Amino acid sequence: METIMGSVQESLAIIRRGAEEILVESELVEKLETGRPLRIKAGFDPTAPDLHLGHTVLLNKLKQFQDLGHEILFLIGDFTGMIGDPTGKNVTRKPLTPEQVKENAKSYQEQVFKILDPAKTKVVFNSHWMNKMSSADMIRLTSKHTVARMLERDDFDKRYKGGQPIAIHEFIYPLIQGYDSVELEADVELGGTDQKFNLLMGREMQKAYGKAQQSILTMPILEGLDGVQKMSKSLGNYIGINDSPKDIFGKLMSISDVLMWRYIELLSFKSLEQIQQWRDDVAAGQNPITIKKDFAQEIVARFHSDELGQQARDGFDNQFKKGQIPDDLAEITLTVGAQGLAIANVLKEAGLTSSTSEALRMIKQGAVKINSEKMQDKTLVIKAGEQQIIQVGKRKFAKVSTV
RNA sequence: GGAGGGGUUCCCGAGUGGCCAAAGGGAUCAGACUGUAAAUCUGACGGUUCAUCCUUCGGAGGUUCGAAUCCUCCCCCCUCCA
Repeated sequence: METIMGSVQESLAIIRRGAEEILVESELVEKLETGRPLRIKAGFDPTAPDLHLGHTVLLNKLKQFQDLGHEILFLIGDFTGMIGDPTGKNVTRKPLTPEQVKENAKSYQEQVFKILDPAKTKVVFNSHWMNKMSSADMIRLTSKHTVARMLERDDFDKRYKGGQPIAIHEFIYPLIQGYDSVELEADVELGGTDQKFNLLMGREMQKAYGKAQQSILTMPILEGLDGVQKMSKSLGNYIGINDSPKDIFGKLMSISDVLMWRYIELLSFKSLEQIQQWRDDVAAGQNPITIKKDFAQEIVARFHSDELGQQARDGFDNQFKKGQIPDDLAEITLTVGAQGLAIANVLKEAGLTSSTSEALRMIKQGAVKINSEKMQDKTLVIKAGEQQIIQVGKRKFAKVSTV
């Protein structure tokens, strides 16, 4: 059994960093003071197989609890995943098939141990107890809560008032999530701020079932690359922890200066003093891009290696500062036959544009370069036996050989 | 069950028989400017054999020389009443 490190106050300082809210903090202190390893629950809806930086905000907090000697209960909501939680959405989410859930859950496990220590993490599935629950027990569960209270939840409230549909089964989701805490006898549950209602449900359910109530800790929701909506795979505004070093670095460089501070606040492991120093530097007139690069390098290094972090940074400078062609470009061979192939079709076949229409637009707009030379002749035909580097826009490159 | 409103291109949203691949806004993409930032300006924004032809306005039929627009049936959503 791991021993609890440091004093309660030291623990609390670590726990508080970046946290949005702790309910009820005095209760958490009492639990910490017992000196026993606490049971820390965090639930994951297995909808997206790729973990992204948004998930890591919470995972990092779990890791901190873990390092403090507590036990992590990594709950994969495989049962609830088939129901579909509407949190944060204004429409009903489609239920996943059992196959999808299984596949996604497996992927979660593979990736989550990039951050968490597998030896100190207990992975649990709520289907274990939910599949055994009888219909009568389920109805008993639903009796613990009222429709009026359920409609207090922000997104239900909005949808109800906004005339949008709420399926009845959506009410079941928070109930089950709350019941999971009963089964797990969780001391603390972590979640995003958008989960607050569901987290509180855990407290209520534990009380209703005569168990000790969990404390809850909410972490802010990380905005996606657009800086507006939450980071999610389905919105395509995410940075995956399995993304290539180049992608992670590039995506982080493309975020706005305002968003950069948000990312640093929630993702950087740098000391609070260091982060304040950065803020002071920018206030004093320093170009934020330097800090952005430092930060991007830190993140790449975290999910790949220090070396790859440095490489990503150098590659970025070469490509965008010095205007060089990146050295890792895709090599594509196209069969064009004796007739050759019109440039628009070449661009499409090489995957540089999604259609020939788009290719023609890009050519017209001067976005296409062949061997670094701007090319605006849409009638150009690429013949067999040629090899050239074709570029569309600033970021898409391919070395295309024709046969 | 009854009454009413509604389903349009990624999103919002105009469009009530031809001038509609369909206004406007957002998002997005590209060009200029820059720091792959923001702001701004310009342009593009269904597919294609690209001055052509094809497919699209919840679905299926029908009327018409011609339909997103009219008719019939069906599906879905919302509101109010019960």
